[in-house]
Order: sequence, then C-alpha cells, then structure tokens
Amino acid sequence: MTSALLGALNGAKQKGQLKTESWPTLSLDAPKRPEWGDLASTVAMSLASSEQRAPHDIAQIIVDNIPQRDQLFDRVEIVRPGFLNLTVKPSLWQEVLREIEAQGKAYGRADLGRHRRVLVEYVSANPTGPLHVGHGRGAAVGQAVARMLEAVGYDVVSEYYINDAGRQMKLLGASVYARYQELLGRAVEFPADGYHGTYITEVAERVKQRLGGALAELSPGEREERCRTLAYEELLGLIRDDLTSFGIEFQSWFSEASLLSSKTVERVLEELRSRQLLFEQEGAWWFRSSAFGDEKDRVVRKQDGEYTYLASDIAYHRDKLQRGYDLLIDVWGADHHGYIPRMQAVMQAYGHPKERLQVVLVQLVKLLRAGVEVKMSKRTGEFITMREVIDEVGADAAKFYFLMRDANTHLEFDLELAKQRSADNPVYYVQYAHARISSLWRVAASRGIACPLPSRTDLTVLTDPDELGLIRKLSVYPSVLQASAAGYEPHRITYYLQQLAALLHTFYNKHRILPPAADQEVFEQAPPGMGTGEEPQRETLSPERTAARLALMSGVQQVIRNGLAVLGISAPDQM
RNA sequence: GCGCCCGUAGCUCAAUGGAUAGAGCACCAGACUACGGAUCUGGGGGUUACAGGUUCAAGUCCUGUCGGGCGCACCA
Repeated sequence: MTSALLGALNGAKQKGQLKTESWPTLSLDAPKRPEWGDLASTVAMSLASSEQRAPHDIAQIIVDNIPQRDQLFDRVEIVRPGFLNLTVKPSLWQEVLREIEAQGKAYGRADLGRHRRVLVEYVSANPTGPLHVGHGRGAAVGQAVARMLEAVGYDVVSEYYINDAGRQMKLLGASVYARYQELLGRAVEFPADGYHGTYITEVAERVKQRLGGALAELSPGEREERCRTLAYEELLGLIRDDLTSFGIEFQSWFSEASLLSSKTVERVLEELRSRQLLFEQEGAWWFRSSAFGDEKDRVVRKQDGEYTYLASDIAYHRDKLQRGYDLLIDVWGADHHGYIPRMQAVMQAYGHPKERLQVVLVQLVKLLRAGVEVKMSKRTGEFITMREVIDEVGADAAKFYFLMRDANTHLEFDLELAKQRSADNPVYYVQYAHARISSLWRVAASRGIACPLPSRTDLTVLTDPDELGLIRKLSVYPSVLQASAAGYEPHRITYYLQQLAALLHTFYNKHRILPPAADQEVFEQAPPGMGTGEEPQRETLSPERTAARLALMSGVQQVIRNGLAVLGISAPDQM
C-alpha cells in the first residue's frame, strides 16, 4: 500500500506535477473512524508548504497517479484539508489471513534491527533479600522489551548484574551473623544499617544447620565472612527461583565482584587517568563526567580508598561495550534517573554517542488490596515480595498488570482485582478470547466439521464489515509491534490485545461461526443498515461461510498468541 | 534553590503533530433454548491543570505559572 502511494508520488514527479526533492516519511495509518476508510494518509498536507500549493490539489494529483488504483481500492476520497482516505478491496484484506497463516509465529516480526546486537540489563537487584513488587515490574518490562527487540530483528541478550560487592554485602553478612548469634542465645548488638527482614533469621538458621559447629573454630571476622558468602548464595538462589517461577530467564549473569577481583576496575580507572578523564582531589578520585554534559564530576574512589558504585559501573558498561553490543538498554527504577547523565558520560568517554545507552525507567508500583494501599517499608523489612504476588494472583495476571501502563508512570496494582477471574480482569479477557477460539476447534472436531487452512479456503465470502474490521485489526499488528519496540513501550501491545479481544468477543456474540448442533435451522441477521424499509435480509450460515470464518478465527488466535508471547504471557486453550 | 518525570471522564489510564480526544472500572438500563455469560448491547459523562507561542493542523512541540512525584552523596 505504501508502495502504491510512493509510486503515485514518483509518477507525479516524473510528469512534473510535483517538485519536492525528497518525500517526507509516508504516513499511512488506519484512521480512527470506519467511514474514513481503511487507510488514511496526510502526505498531501505535509507537502503543502514545499509544493506551495493547496493540500487538496496535491491530494488530487496523488490520487490521479496511484498505479493500479482500481485493482487496489474500492474507494479513494479526499477530505477537507487534504486527507487521503483509501478503502481497500476486500480481496486484499483476505490476503492478510493467508499471510498470517504463512508466517504463523513470525507474523508481526520485522527486520528493523538488522541483527544489531543489544544487551538488555534488568532487575539486577542486590542479593541482599527477596525480590519485591517493584522488581517484578522491572522484570516484566525488561523481558518484554527484550522480546520485542528480538521480534523486530535485533540479536538480544538479557543480563542480570549482580551487586555482590561493597557495603551492602558486608551489612548482609553482619546482619546474618548477628541473627546467628542470637539463635545461639547470645545477646548481640544488631548492625546499625543492617537488614531486619525475617528472611535474615531464616538464612541464619540455614547457616546454623549447614555449618553448625564448624563456625566456632573460626575468628569472628571469618565467621562473618562465611555468613556473608552463604547468605549471598542462599539469597541469589532465592532470586533465581523467584524469577524462574515468574517465567523470566537470563542468558547471562554478571558479577560486580568479578570486576574487582580481576582488577578490571583498577585498570579502567588507570586508563581514564591517562586520558585526563580522572583526577585526584581532597584524597578522592573523580571521574570528569562534566566534560560530557553531566552537571558535575563524580567520585569513583573515596578518601578511604573504597571504590564507589560508579567505579564498578563504569567498568561494567565499558565491558558491555567491549563485548561488542551496538545498543545497551538498562532498565532502572525511576528513582535512579539522576544517574543517567553520568552513565551517558561514560558512553561518550569511550567515544560513543550517548544514545548508545538507553535507559528505560520503571516507576513505582502502588500496591492495593481492594482499594486500600498496602504500606511497605524496606527499613523494617515489611514489604510484599514478588513471590507473594505471583502466588496470589499468578504470573500471567501479574505480568499483564505490570505491562498495562507506560513503564514511566506510576502503577496502581490491586491484588484483589488482579486475582479476580472475571470480566474486570483484562488478562482473562484477552486469554478468554484465545481459549474461546480453541473451544471452537474442539466443538468443530467433535461434530466432524473440517477446519481447513486459510490457504485452502475460499475467503471471498468474508465481506461483512465486522469480518473486515477484525482483519483490519489483525493487519496493524506488525506496526503496533514495531512502534512498541522502537519506543521500548510494551504497554502498547497490552492495549492492542485488549482491543483485538474486544472485537473478537463482539463478533462472537453477534455472529455465528459453526452451524447449530442439532439440525435446526439457524439464520443470522444481516447487519443493520443494509437497506431502508426492506425486510431484514437473512442469510444462512453456509458451509463456505463457516469455513471462511474459521479461517478468520485462526488468524485472530494466531495474533493473540503472538502478542501474548512477546509479553511473556501464556495463551491457554482452556481456562 | 536546580534538574528529570507527570497533570486527559468520578477512578485507573490510552492516543507516530492530524479529522468529532478514546478504553476499562464505577453508575444506570438491557441481551442468547451455550460455537464456554470469564461474553455482549445501549446511556450519561471532557474548556486535555492554567496562560502565551510555533504550525495548514497541538493533549502531543517551545516558554512561563500552578499542583504532584522523584532525584540533587566520598549510598547503592
């Protein structure tokens, strides 16, 4: 369709009717209202200034130059300022179903990425406690972004950065050690900024079981260290398990500690120093990030000789670049947004445009139960874990809710609503549409009704507005997917799926697909408005129509399945 | 004080710079002898916080004001 438009423009130019050097990006979208046709373009208006002519005239020129106009379109209209409204021949819509069948799981995929390599880093929670709800949203968003990019032709790797070094880990060890001593009946002072969650005590009990008396022979410092490594193993294992039950898998786990033990951080800082990008002042080392647009320089080594988080983060991102990724995507909690300029400075310090790093910010989740906010406090260790949410509402529902809104807006998540298996719950609304179609296959099979592939079906009977409306919706899925991927916005797909499911349910309620079970006659009302004053036309549900509608259903089902797959949500055959 | 994000129906949120701003929830009124009612149909509801500007065209871009969130560490 776009090529037809392009052909018209070029044709007109050759004839000297248009003079603009290079065309603007050709817009060709499904308009909001059905009476505006199937496709609408605004090119005529955007050419108005460079052509120095009225948009309406330009539109007319374009229309006159559309190649094979009568074979492609039923109707071509020019409206008010210069909209070009096209109504596509039903036969072309019918082709969409064949294309979906031919491409199957690949329908919607594209090659925008041209195999460029992308690293998507997400979750990356400190292994100092279980994942909470916020991590859950980050996980859902990260996975969806990774899958979307993969679907549009990027080579994607998902990575979890383990913050297994530094102060937090020390505090973890100290906290567990303190609880361990309490278990042995010793009164000890709990570390000032220690972790108070009950899981710490559980880990301490595990320490007691696994190490028991062996710990007594060690020095206090060594005991604490043993507590730390064991706690780390336990908690990272827990995180992995939680992610697994949420359906999230990482191809790569990257350890911060490894950057320190391998002296990579040191080397990287030395390298920056030799390039005058690092300087010493008041006993600390500073990264000259202000040279790259950051508002000030940043400490990478403190006066006490410890490296800051930024130091290892520089080394980490440098490592990512060296591994040859063309694009780095970091999914962060929105409270880290102030960190973006300095990380983009890192990109520039290594000679890359700052856009090579894209940060997807995920805002807070406000957890509700039946409309009442569930308060959380990390300090006291009272928070709802991701595990609890998954156990209560299920992984599919949780993901769908996390992905319903733009990641960069606050999200209200009502546990009672999310676990409701009802119409109020958009997850089941979409999944139900899929299951309903599966149910059609079962019923058809039990009655011996054949479900031929669209390619072997006469689709020319699909001319009803509701039928064409569904197909039209299916036809935009690829562009929805591409737009979502380009903007790292999975919520567009959730939104689309709800709309598609709504069309399906409406259709299903209004039209019959399979013939009735008994041999009673069933007629279907023709859509209203077919003729004024006439008897309402009745059409029988012919075997041809059943076959064609089944083909249509199979297309709908495929697209729902593909969309849910991108979001990491299952498409059940029964519910 | 400075920076970033946000402000759209009663509530939660959509809307590549395009036409009469859309869904869901809630509220009200309705629908099949089931191809699964976890569904569908209809209704009320809006000066897109406010004021300017750019544009043929602004919820969208620019400036300012007001309101909310978050950042402004030798924490991560």
